[in-house]
Amino acid sequence: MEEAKRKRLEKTGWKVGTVSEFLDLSPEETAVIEIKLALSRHLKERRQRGMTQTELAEKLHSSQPRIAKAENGDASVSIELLIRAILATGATTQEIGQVIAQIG
Amino acid sequence: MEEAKRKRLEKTGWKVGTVSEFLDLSPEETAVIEIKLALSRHLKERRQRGMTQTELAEKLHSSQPRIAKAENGDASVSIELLIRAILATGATTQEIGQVIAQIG
DNA sequence: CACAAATATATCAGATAGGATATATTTAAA
DNA sequence: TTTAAATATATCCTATCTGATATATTTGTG
Repeated sequence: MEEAKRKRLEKTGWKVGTVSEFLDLSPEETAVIEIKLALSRHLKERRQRGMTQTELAEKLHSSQPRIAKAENGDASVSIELLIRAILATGATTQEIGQVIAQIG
Repeated sequence: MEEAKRKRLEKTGWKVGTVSEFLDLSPEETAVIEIKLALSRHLKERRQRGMTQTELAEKLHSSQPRIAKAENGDASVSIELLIRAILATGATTQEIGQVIAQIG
């Protein structure tokens, strides 16, 4: 794993610690992180095409800081919030499924 | 919506109340519920082919009652736990994406 | 540069999801 | 039908996720 990727994960709160600790993550744990990051990226892409973080937050009855965290792959954001946010940008369930299916 | 489906949702803790209240759910809220139920069904199918709820709970470092709730679409179970459980049965990320993409 | 809009970071209290445990119910096999 | 295994339900207490708020930083435009 590249140093840059590790730093990115650490910064967003993922408990990866060192590279060797990271390698100890089970495939399942890794997959969950990958799903979150893929949804996070997709959210940012979609949202940027049509609205500000504040506007999306209002649609979602959430807050701008939480959208920022969602888009930056912060570990405190649940998969459910990511999905609700993506849906609020107008995406379909099918599209979300594809985002997850295309990982790896 | 069929009566049977509403009763099923109510029993599992979804705040659907009456049919008209249910119809007030936004498409996004409905989509999230559909995703959870689809994952829930998929988990049960996969798990039943290879292990008991107790065995899966141990793999996941969870508990048998929580697996039961996950398989029965209980509202207290997060999408993340459903996904971790499905992965623990040996499913791939691709398969999970397909389950979601095939909804509706 | 200056200013405004957008985004990011920090903190917090309340809400929700978590595992653990005890126990009830269902299922299946003898 | 008896018995054991599997699954479901109920409670409890803790950990995690949440929106809200305040504020810092970045981005873009004049």
